Amino acid sequence: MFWVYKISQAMATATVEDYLKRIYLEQAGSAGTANRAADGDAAGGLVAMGQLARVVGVAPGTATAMVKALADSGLVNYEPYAGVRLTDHGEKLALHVLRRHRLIEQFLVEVLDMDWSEVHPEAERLEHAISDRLLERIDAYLGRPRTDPHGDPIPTAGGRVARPERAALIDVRAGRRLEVTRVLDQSPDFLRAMARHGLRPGAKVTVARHDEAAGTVHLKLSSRRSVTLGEAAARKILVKTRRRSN
Amino acid sequence: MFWVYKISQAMATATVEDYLKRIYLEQAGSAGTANRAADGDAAGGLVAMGQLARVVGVAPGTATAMVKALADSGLVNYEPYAGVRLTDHGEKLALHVLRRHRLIEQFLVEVLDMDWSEVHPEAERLEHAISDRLLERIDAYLGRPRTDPHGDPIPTAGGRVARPERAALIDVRAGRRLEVTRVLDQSPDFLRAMARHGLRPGAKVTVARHDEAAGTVHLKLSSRRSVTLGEAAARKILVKTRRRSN
DNA sequence: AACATGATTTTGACTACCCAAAAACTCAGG
DNA sequence: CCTGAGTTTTTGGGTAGTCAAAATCATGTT
Ligand SMILES: [Mn+2]
Ligand SMILES: [Mn+2]
Ligand SMILES: [Mn+2]
Ligand SMILES: [Mn+2]
Repeated sequence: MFWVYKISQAMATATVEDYLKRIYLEQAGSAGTANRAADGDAAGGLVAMGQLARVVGVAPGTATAMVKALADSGLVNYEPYAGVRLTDHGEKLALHVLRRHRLIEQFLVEVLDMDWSEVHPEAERLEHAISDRLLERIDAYLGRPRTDPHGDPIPTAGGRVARPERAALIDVRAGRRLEVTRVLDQSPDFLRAMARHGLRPGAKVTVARHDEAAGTVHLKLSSRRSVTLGEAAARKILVKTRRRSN
Repeated sequence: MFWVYKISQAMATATVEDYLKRIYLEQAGSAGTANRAADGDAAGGLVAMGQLARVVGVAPGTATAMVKALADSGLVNYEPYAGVRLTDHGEKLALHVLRRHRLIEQFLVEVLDMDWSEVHPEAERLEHAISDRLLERIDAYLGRPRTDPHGDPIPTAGGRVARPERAALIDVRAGRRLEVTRVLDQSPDFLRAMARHGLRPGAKVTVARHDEAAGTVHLKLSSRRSVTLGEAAARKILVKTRRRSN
């Protein structure tokens, strides 16, 4: 006989919750950017094992074993040599973890005055330790916020997520009046750098020029400040166009 | 060769933290009540393995294995067939866990409006997930409180604990003007019952009569309410005598 | 001194992860 | 159709806990 990893009933462990959340984010992430139709194979939303192992931070074989166990408990569909996809049940659980993560981040920034660059690792642990009752108290205290400090949408208790599907700063024509809605990179250095330039959700900004030769995007902030971003950074700042007048 | 459970370097796991905290509480608890000198043997502060297994909630053999590992890492002194005692290093760690536990409880009650009967299990998980930075923010937000919702003293960041050493309600002479300082039973039912009677830390109370034949203690609250407690309950409510005047 | 009782320790086995490296598979190019 | 590079899976082994039950130990009687 060979070894079979088994997930017992009821309560998911922190590890299982993290795997599900990661699968969800990779699934959603690949749908968000410009592939999906551009993808060669028929792998609609399938997350490759190598990719999953990388984002979870484990060796490939570890991810394979875990995904088999998740499949046995009906949380994912697993196609060997192809990838994983969440089942409805798995997605529901993933969204619940994501809700906890983002509400915690928002609470830490809004109430406890922590910096948006440092709350992610904290929430990564707290999301597994907090009860539904406490989560509800936090949600109520914050007044049912829709987004976290990075502009990421907070799933509802019922498991719905707003899909803002905004444009990235790099895709926007010059001159448009914009508002930053979301920042896609959680790394502390990047977040601190953006905050230093005033580029947080809510910031009013206009693309002055996109210099494709130099690979830079020049911005004008509402504070009259000028900021120049590289294309990689400009791809990580999502914006919406602002209504004229107000 | 036989199996040796090993605690690796640096960060203690949640399990290790709970064992240390439990050993500390059993050690301190037995010193607090009326034994110590009344104890037959020379086991000054030694916690028996059976007792430890019971309070941690594991089988006796499990506790033995863990305690050996704790001893190997210098967190406890272990005398086979006699018991365990924390080393200075182990006590420091235990007090840090206890500090996290109690600050979290206080925060949940004061800020998030949870009931004092439900915060204990929540803190039992959160105490292992929270960073020192976040703990400091919580402490600051609360204004450096000295006690948690149950009146238990919060150890300082430096590892000092106030040892109030108050009298229990059952030991107090009738007529004295008293203030409830601490409630020693964390069970939700007990806490809810006491709260219903108005018996929380800060409550002003007087012993009207201690009926030893009936095994009851009759109280008068400052709200003029009369409450009758059994001796077991009266042993769990700690009080201090109030200064005359104010 | 010999027992009986209860507490403690040992043994053997299990769950839930994890990694390194070998084996197997896929797929694009030739 | 074959090959080789890159992925993925399998295999073998390790850590951190845990339990049930057998073996051992300490102690207070007779
Ligand atoms: Mn996590
Ligand atoms: Mn976030
Ligand atoms: Mn705990
Ligand atoms: Mn408490």
